[in-house]
Amino acid sequence: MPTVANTPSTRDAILVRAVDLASTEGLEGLTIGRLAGELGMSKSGLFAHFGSKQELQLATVDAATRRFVAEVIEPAQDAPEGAARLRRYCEGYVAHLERGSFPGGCFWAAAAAEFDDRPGPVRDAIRGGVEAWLAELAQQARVADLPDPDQVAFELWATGLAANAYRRLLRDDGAFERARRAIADRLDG
Amino acid sequence: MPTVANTPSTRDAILVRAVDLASTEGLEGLTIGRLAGELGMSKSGLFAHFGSKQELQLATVDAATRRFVAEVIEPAQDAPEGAARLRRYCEGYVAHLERGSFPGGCFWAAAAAEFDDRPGPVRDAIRGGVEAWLAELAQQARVADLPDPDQVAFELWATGLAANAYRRLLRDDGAFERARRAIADRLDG
DNA sequence: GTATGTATAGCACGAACGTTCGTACGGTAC
DNA sequence: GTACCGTACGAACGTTCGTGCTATACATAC
Repeated sequence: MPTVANTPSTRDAILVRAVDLASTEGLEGLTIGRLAGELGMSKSGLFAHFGSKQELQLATVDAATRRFVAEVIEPAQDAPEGAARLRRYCEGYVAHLERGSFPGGCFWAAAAAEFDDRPGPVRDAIRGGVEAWLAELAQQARVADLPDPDQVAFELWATGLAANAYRRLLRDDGAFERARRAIADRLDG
Repeated sequence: MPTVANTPSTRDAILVRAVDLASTEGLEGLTIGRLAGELGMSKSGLFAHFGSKQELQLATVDAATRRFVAEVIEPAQDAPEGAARLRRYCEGYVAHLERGSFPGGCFWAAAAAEFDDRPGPVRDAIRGGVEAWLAELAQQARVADLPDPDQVAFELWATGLAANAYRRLLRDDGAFERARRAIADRLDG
């Protein structure tokens, strides 16, 4: 066996659909039967790829992480560390909301609200992803010599949560402009 | 018929428990069987009070509104309109998170994330509650002569969402102090 | 050509879901 | 006294859930 690459095909296709579904319906509303139906396969066939619902949820969180990294984190890596990269992170985050990279808006906001009171591996995975994002924001704020980098990360994430909520619940597209202004005020003012 | 008061008893007791449950498990995770079990009554007996799950959810949102008004809105009414009342709203909101008025944290943050992509009367009710809160924040900002009152409301709500998420998902009690600082920066700075 | 292994499907299960039904008790109206 | 209404119960409905077990299709290896 070459062992070079992992399975290229079905499992990845399942996870693409699973992330989309979970971002709108939630990780619990993501049911195996529905996922299988939308992909034109049987429940048991899909189930065999993961072995349990929890494993499917964990794989979905993992796939969402990879998508978020590809859409928000990586494009900012060519900016120099510090203020410039922090700005790129913020703009990349708002832009990924605006273009609908996840059909249900911010995957992390939805997953966090759903699992914040349900202890277990899924919650731990979500928490890990959010903490990594916050740590990265704080790290760039630190390099940029901003006072209290953790407070900066808190307020930037707050802005993201509100932008997502305005867009999803209130259907207010002005949310993105409001978010950009709040970010600019925080980083420039 | 006296028509003075409405039913005093069972229905209200159901809704107290329903709001608590929904704030942790979500409005969908709030199941009739579980609610009945926790209250020591039968599913059908409880069901008869509402007629459908959706009516139970709507009544729960309504009860949560009343609790929020009693815990956050009303205590601020003796402050003069404008900057003073706005500050009281913010402090009241953070304090109600801190003291755990809803066992699952901010009811609206949880409900908004859960229903923001599910059209229907429940979503409309949640949206109405959030919009009323935002409108009240903006109104006090307007009386206080703050520039762009809607932007102020956006940023204050953002702070509340982040405080709730830090506390619930990250289990970080420092969230409240961070929120107070963000609010002070926004209203004083 | 046969064996092995992986991916998928078929089928059935126990549990939980929202909902409906028939019934029974306690008041209030007439 | 009799009819009615609100409230509550237990049982069952059909559906969907996650999860097993077994079988089939189809590669690749020997």
